[in-house]
Amino acid sequence: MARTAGSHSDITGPRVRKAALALFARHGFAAVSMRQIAGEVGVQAGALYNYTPDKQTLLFDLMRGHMEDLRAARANAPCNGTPPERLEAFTRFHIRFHSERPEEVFIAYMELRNLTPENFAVIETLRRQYEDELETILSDGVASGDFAVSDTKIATLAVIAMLTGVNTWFREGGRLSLDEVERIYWDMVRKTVAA
Amino acid sequence: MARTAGSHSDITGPRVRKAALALFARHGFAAVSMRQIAGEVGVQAGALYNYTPDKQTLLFDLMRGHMEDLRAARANAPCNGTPPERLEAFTRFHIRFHSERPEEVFIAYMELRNLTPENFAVIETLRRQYEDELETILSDGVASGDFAVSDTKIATLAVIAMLTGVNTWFREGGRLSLDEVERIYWDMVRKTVAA
DNA sequence: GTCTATATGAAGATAGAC
DNA sequence: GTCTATCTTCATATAGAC
Repeated sequence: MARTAGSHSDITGPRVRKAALALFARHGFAAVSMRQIAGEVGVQAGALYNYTPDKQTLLFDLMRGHMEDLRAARANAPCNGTPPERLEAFTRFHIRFHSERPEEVFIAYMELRNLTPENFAVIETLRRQYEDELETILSDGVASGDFAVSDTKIATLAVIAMLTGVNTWFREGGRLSLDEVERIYWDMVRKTVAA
Repeated sequence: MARTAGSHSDITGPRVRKAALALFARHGFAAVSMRQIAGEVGVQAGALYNYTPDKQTLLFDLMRGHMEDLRAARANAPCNGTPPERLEAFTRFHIRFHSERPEEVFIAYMELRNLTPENFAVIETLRRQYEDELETILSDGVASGDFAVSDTKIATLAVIAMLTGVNTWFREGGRLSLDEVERIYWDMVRKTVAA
């Protein structure tokens, strides 16, 4: 049955964020209007401002939430094995986490330039922290003699670029299962940094 | 000395495209107005329509020009050696060509969703043709026993993602020269597909 | 919390003078 | 070819009624 006015705040907020996520991912932040988001949610544009102070904050909250989810997920899956074991865990984690959130990942990469400088700095710090986790693995592996890379920073960026590229083509229910994709990429990553 | 009205069509056209290229790369197609482009060129907004029928065509022409430059450059640098030789040539070509055109590359990746469906289809075809060149090299190398990859299509996308990632950090005059970058990436690509 | 209505500004594109 | 001026539409954001 219909609810009275004033009783929807707990569900409208998440719906606003979900609609914004989908629309930003499909059309781009700058190309999406608050009216479009409102239309998707089923309210008038003015009502959105009960849930976000402005459009910029809506974008920033989506991106920050994604980056914090990433860090939280990594923290919940620690791996203390050898460098090759840690690299395999990182590779599989990256592919799985990112393939499960294509819209968030797309926005996190494409909309950086639409953040204010202050908001950009926050996201950039979180992104850098994640990269540093991989670079540490590679450095440790070079020190232990398991890996051979001429430049750990570049190898870090190269591996992340390769892995994130999965999102440009992977679709659930397609030719390959996620398990197969993980195995194929782990095979390539392993060889890329092999001693 | 000042030229009379009517004598600038040969230089204003390229300047419009150059200004649009820089602004689209920096702020994104949807976030840039025709007035901004006109301001950069030093004319009024209405004058732009002597050089493009509309904003969409301006974007499309920039992207198509870039993709056709890519194909032309590849056609001018044929390599008929062994698969490893051809892969090294492709790797070095890709890094060099893309690093020389950071704005065009950025737009070609970021603004695909702002193309009309018809224009998108044209760009996508050109992009696919370039990818197919790499896939052919990898397939030939697998057939000859030089390479070992479990899936040539995925290996193609993985290598291109890795190589295009160079543009996210490489800056001329930085820590590494382009020659060093080419060498480091060729080393990683070589190992990625090694038998 | 959501609505209608609106303030204020800027967008893409065109018309006609020069 | 470029200008000024404008048409028409749409944008973000706010105010106040319910």
